[in-house]
Amino acid sequence: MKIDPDSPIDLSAQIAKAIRDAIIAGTLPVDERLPSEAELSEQFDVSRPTVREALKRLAAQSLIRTQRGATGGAFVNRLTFEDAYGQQITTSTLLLSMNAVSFQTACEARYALERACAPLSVQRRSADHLATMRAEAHRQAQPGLTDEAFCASDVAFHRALVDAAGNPVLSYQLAGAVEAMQPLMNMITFTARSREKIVAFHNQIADAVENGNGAAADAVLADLASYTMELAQSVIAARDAAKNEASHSN
Amino acid sequence: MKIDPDSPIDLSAQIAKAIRDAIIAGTLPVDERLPSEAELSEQFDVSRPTVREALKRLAAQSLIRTQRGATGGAFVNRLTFEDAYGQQITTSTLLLSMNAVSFQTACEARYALERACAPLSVQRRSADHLATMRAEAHRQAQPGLTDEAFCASDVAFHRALVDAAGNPVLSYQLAGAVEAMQPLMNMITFTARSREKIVAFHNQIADAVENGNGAAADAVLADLASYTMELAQSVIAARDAAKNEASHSN
DNA sequence: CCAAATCATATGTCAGACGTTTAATTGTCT
DNA sequence: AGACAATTAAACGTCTGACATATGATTTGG
Repeated sequence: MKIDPDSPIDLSAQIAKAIRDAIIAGTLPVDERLPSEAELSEQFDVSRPTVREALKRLAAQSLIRTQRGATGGAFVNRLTFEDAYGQQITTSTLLLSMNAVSFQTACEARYALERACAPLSVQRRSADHLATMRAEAHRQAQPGLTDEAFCASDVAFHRALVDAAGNPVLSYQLAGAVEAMQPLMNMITFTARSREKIVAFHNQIADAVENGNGAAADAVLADLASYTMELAQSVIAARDAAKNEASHSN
Repeated sequence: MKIDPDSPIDLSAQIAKAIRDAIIAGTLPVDERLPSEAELSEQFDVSRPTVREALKRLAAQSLIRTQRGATGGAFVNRLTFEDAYGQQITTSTLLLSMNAVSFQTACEARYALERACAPLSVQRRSADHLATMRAEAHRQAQPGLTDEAFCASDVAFHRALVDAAGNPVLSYQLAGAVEAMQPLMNMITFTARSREKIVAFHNQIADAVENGNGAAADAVLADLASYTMELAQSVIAARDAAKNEASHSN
């Protein structure tokens, strides 16, 4: 692709796009070394700092990695599922926090996706996945657990359920949805009673997974979804009431 | 966050992380203007090019936007669903192409997710969404359509189905899964007969959506998933056979 | 009072330089 | 000859300083 110095778009953005397109098209295979910064600056007829800005853009997307030293340079990076998880979580988190996405909408999406892979999880789960789910459910029943630890364990439980489906693409997709919800979930202060109920749901899910009962797993997830949304609604209502109280007393 | 000049990590990466964390934590609200590059370079005690590399990293993730001129600068960007779509599609596409994800795995994930939002789509679809689905199905029945146009229309059809659920978070999640499949789908050369069958499936889906029959929609999607995977398997088998033929004649 | 010219500010780009990391080469000693 | 040490070269990481350009604000002229 050609670079247009008169374009209103930054040169570094144009160069980044050109290289990115080459990577996506497969012209630049994984682990291929790009020309050195000096060579790139000559090829694109721009200065080295401009080339560097372009490379940093690509590095931010995990499309390339750089190595220093004699045989160093920029290499096309094999995008791992882990890299993709991280980006997805960052993006999803910001998307939810910046766009006033209601708890209801996010929650609905999350449980819809989770229910989508539950049948597969029930069918394919390994002993390891089941053990993780049991362990997290057990941890959640401990009395001394902080809210943060409870939420983290909650994420781990659902993560195990999703991973049990044995489909990395599904795991990747779900990671964002589940993890991005955590800040919103943390807003809900879990009382002892609601924890108890959630743990009961988790145990029921683990039972269904253990017994290979896909329909039961789906039903429990549906119940858990409803319960979570009700819980959120009551918390929100209580908060609004408190706010009204405060504004009245002013 | 403090910047460590002796860290093995690039200064620009450290600075980008510091700013990114501030954005995620909400310390820097949407549309807030960051200090100018000169000011940042003073605050972090680095040179302006280093600051610029950090800002380009953030710009690549759509976390900030920059404006030139007197009142210009870098502003915290409101991450739109559209921005997020784009990133998701790029990431998903690369993930599939770089990690030898089997067609089967990708396909399974895609249809599992799509079936997750079908019940909601059936329940909430607007006349507009249904009309789009009908129009695309009709277009797909045209005889002169190229393979590329057919695939694009296929994506548009399923996109409409997903959007009909009226949940932007779901749409965002699904966009990656559906669009990233297109290059893989294009590998399958659709014969006239398989097109006919796919169009029939699409019409059945549209019927189910129109009639508010969630179970039927789910069943048709399951059938479509099976059919697509069978189709792919036969294409792959044929290709392998041709390859063996070629290697025998060598 | 409005319009045009000017100014100030901030980003975009460039040129050149130096430091640091790293691997390959060279050289020397045993 | 072989092994270890010193040198070299390539490449990225960073800095300084400068100029170009865009754009809102200010001033000036009619």
